[in-house]
Amino acid sequence: MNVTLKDGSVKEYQNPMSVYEIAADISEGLARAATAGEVNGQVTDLRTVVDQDSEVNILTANDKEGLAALRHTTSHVLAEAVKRLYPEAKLAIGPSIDTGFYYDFDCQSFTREDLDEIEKEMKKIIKEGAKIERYTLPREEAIAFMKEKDEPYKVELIEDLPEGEEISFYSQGDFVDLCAGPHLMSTKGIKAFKLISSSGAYWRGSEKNKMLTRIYGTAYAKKDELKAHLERLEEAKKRDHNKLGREMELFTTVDVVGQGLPLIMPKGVTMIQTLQRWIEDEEEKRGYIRTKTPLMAKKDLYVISDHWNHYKEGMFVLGDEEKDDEVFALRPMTCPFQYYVYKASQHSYRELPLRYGETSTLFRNEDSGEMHGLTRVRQFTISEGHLILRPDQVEEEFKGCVDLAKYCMTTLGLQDDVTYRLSLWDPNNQEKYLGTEKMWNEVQDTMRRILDDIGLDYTEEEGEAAFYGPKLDIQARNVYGKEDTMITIQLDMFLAERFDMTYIDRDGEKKRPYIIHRTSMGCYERTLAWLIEKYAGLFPTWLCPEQVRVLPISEKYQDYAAAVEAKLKENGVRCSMDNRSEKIGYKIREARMAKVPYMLVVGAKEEEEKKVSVRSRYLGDEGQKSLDTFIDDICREIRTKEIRKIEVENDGDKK
RNA sequence: GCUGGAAUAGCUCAGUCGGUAGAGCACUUCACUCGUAAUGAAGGGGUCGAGGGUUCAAGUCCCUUUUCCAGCUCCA
Repeated sequence: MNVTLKDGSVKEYQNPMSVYEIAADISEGLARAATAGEVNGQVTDLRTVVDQDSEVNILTANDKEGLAALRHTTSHVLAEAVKRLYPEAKLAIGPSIDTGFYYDFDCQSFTREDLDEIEKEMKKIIKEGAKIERYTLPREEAIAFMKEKDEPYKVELIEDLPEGEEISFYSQGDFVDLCAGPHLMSTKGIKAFKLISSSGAYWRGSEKNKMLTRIYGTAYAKKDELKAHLERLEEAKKRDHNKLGREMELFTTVDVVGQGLPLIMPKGVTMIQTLQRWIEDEEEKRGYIRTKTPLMAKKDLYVISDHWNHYKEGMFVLGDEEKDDEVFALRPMTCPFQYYVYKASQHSYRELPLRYGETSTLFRNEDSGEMHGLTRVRQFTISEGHLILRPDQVEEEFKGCVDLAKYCMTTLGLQDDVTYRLSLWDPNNQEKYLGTEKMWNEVQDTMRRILDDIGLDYTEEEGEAAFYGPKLDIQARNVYGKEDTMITIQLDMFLAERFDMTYIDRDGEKKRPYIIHRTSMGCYERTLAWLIEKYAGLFPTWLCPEQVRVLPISEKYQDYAAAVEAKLKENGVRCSMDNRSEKIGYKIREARMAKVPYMLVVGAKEEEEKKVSVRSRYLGDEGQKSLDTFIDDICREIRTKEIRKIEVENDGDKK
């Protein structure tokens, strides 16, 4: 048989060969590094036997799937170590994930010290270097085997596999685990791993099931790769908006105010207000008109919108349905309010599209434990809007919404950090949604067509739609890799009917409009969090709460410094003056730690020549400039929302 | 909501066996009037998250609770 390798070369073998044997035939080094194989495009185990003409690729930890195999094997070593130290622990599942691997156990919880002990045991197992062997059992024997080993979770897993399937197992020494593979040839192949943390996780991801103990870890081919990964984690923590945002006095929380209710502090407000003014102006340019509607309404409104049925748990309800005549709820969305603005007058087809915008504060009663910094809160303010359309306008207006969202992200420098997700309904769970299967298929196809037409690169996900329609979600990841929706654009085909919204068409008949729910930039809290992490607090100048700090060399030059400050403020620049009787080095240090982009040092020379010495976080010392030139430059930078490249080291903690 | 961890000065943290609370930074005052990342000195600041309990005595031990953190689940 002929084996075609990845580089195109062809090897001829007389007898069937395992992937590992082929690797060994190519070179001893490759066999040592091999973690998995790829036969005719399928990822396989190293033990998989090739017995006919095939394309074979040997995977190592440098390949995504190869690294996954290495990590998966590490998770088995973890399981063996836990079984050795805690024989009563029951095994659940232990896959590899993007950042490493985990394994779930039914047992006590672990402290960091326990993890360190487990790590030691794992090192012992790796040193023992047991050969990993694969074998299969028929389903019934597999179940009997796991019952005998008293592993109820494994039994459940096998019982869920289809009848008649061969069940594969991997053993290393005395340890055996149910597993589809692939795995390394020996535990010796694990060179660099670390247990990261331990936490709870529900069996099979359902809160109805028992909570198990999960251990997270990671593994790499080389020690320095592991080290680099751990350092990246540390670096990411420094950018964490929940830490940095508090340090920078952008927001805070107070226990007596409550969970998910951050207090935005003056610097944070400056940033949010800057964003808000920009967005509102931009929307106006794009033909939006603005509403301002109540933050709460009677229950009756939510009954019409069907939120009372579908979303009551997520709302703050004021009053008791049993006792009170009137029950109110804080609004979790703006839709019905803007619909009634529309309904307040009769509309001709000529008026459409109508684009309603509102800077809207919403309240959502998230479960305790869900709240996180500024990204998951119970009250937030969103650049909300609804477009009321004739059917023939849907496509163009939807594209307009995508264009606005893209413009917002590009201006903020975030356009390359997002992914697009088409969120579809779950056809197996239809009672969660309004409308019929036919309607859903229709509107989902419309969205697909529009997205394909724009040439947007997107993924599809079932079960992520709103109850009233599919969504285009623009997703971003935080510093820990966790994904959140930043922007959403939704096509709604049901609520217009529920609210009996109409327009008078050309033929004089009342017609049903289409509605797009959308946000241009998402909610301000989440965007602020995203900006903090993206820029590690070093925001583009136009967004900085403090854009310039004037630093007089000594109190003698206070008057000139004050004049400089006043002139900057006159020109709309956010600035302050540090006139404390401290050395210039001290003031510079503080200004840099406060992440102020421009420092203007003024002393005798500057006062005499009406100049300023510019020190920026972009270039460091930029030399002397006339005050007018500096003002021209910075005003241009602010006006154009320039994202200036930082070319000097900016380490706020430099000792 | 679930599992686990944490909470001490504005911030970062120390506080041993249960014996009446400590540092650095920050803040205030004074001196210095300074040229690009920390001048010196003095001072003020704490119901040890909250509530209960054990004890002669609780920051420390126990219970309840709130908030924060990690993860799970959820996210219209």
